[in-house]
Amino acid sequence: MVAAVSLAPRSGEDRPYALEDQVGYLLRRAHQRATSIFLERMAPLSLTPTQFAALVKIGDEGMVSQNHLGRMTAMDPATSQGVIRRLEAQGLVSRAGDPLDRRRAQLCLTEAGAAMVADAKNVGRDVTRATLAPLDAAEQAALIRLLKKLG
Amino acid sequence: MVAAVSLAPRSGEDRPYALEDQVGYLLRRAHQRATSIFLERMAPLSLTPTQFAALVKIGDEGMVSQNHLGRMTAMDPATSQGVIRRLEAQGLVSRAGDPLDRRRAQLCLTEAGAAMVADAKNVGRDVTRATLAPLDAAEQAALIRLLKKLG
DNA sequence: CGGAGATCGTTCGTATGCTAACGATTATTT
DNA sequence: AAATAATCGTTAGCATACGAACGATCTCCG
Repeated sequence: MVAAVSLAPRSGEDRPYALEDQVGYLLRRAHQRATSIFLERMAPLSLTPTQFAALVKIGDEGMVSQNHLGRMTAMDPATSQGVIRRLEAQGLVSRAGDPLDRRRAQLCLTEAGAAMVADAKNVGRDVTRATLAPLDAAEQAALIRLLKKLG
Repeated sequence: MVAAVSLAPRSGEDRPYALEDQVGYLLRRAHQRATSIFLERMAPLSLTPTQFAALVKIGDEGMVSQNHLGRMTAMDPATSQGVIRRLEAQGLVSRAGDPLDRRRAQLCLTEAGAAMVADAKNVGRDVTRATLAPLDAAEQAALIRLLKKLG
């Protein structure tokens, strides 16, 4: 009955744990790399990934409330607040109170903001290309699919 | 000669740009989700992903300098400093000056730190399982492989 | 109508994550 | 040996990211 010991996992056990093989760790590193590439290529426009995401979505919607924008770009209200405040300070986004709901702030692009997004999207395509460069076409498609399925 | 217009991409063009399909955006969301699951399950131990990574690596090495640890866990020196300082404040890590190189700080686990890591690794396995839950076994393996290949 | 509950945006506190600069020390090169 | 380089850890500043709490407003339900 010696074999049973190594077959049944025990609770306080210390099996080998490889940090480098854990999804969380790999996602953290992949995200760091993607962010680094983004900031490098977007440097001429001085846009961060979240600022870019917000600009694109505001451009798509034309007119959005702050929290709604946050939901569409995966930012909680506290984070949205800071991002929008900085975009506003740069004159890329303007806000107006919603007369129908005095809690809401309606956001839209300024002219400078609209011009910026057009350029930024082209840089964005380049960023995606550079980020995915280590993978071949099939692998790129597979990664995108798996990340989407991950939720 | 009408077709040429839609075949050759122009420079200032505004082709449709789907934020939700970009790797960077998907990686940001996947990382957010992984972090959320980690913090939720690791709550009893009050460990963040980076603190956990540092503890695991210090445990593996026995004795490491701060910058070297940072390189092994994908943290720059400024980030390492904060992480280690907090682990030290919690009594999980101790530091001693290296007599052979007076710039270096030698880090190692305290008894409490070693006990914590053993427990945390088991929670870590659970976190990985929960994070990968939306994918079947083949997809899980594929994702890990692609993330590693991404660099 | 009127109160309970939800939603909006804000603020505070904490934790990554990075750049840039810094003094201190060690390594290299001349 | 002396000057130069590189490395170590620290600090300050900025930008996500989240929980928690808050006043203001709106919605819904009795």
